Amino acid sequence: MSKTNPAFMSGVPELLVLRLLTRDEMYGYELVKAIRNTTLESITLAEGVVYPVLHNLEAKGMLRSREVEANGRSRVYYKTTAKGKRRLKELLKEWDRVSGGINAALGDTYA
Amino acid sequence: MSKTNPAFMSGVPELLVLRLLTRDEMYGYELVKAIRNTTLESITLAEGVVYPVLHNLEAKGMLRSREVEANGRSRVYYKTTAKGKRRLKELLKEWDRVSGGINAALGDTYA
DNA sequence: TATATTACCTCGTAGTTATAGGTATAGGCT
DNA sequence: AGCCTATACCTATAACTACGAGGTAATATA
Repeated sequence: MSKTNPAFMSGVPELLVLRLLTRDEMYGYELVKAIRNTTLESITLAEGVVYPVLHNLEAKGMLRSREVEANGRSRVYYKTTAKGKRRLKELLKEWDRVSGGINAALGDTYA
Repeated sequence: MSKTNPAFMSGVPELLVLRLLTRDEMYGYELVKAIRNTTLESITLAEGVVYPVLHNLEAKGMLRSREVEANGRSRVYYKTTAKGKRRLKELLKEWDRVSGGINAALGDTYA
């Protein structure tokens, strides 16, 4: 119902950003589209969500950035650091635990 | 990291409560244990989480309650209403969409 | 000339989960 | 009697964070 606190989205931006930036170095605008693509259009994170996450993760040492000039525009490329990869591993474990638990509860028709 | 807003938990209390109370009528204390059990100990929601959700959902007409005396203690049994079932259906759809999207993004190793 | 796309960004809000606390009865153990 | 555990209900506060709306500026397209 609410737009600001949608169901099942907590932790998702952080997870997806870390995951995709572990695979490839990308800049924010590119990342926004990559999220839409890799989630098969199921999840769209607007720029207003992605950029703050990028800044926050970089501040925490999870991401490293470098500026690159392209077409007269400047792009900021990000990549996951070793620390970020550890955090990703942690989040993946959490995701398995929570989604596993939910699916178990949804699955058993008998109590 | 954070204790108050842990990853992947948004919407989960509401989903599990509606799901379990659609299956069986239950009282709060019982529900807390049922959540732990049906999620295979993967998810534990404390009473401080469950009771407010029950009150909130009842206020919204998603649950109906009745008080029952048992062993000198009073129990408040809850059950999902028709409106609650519609909300549950909605949440299940959301869960499929979001978890499907995440798993797709995690799954493909190549972009 | 106007619009769409690329590319970056910030601010404010909303809403909900979690923790920590609180009350009270019943039953078991020493 | 005294203590602890389990049962059973409850509230208030804080912290977090995803979202929407907005803003800048360059390039490409119509």
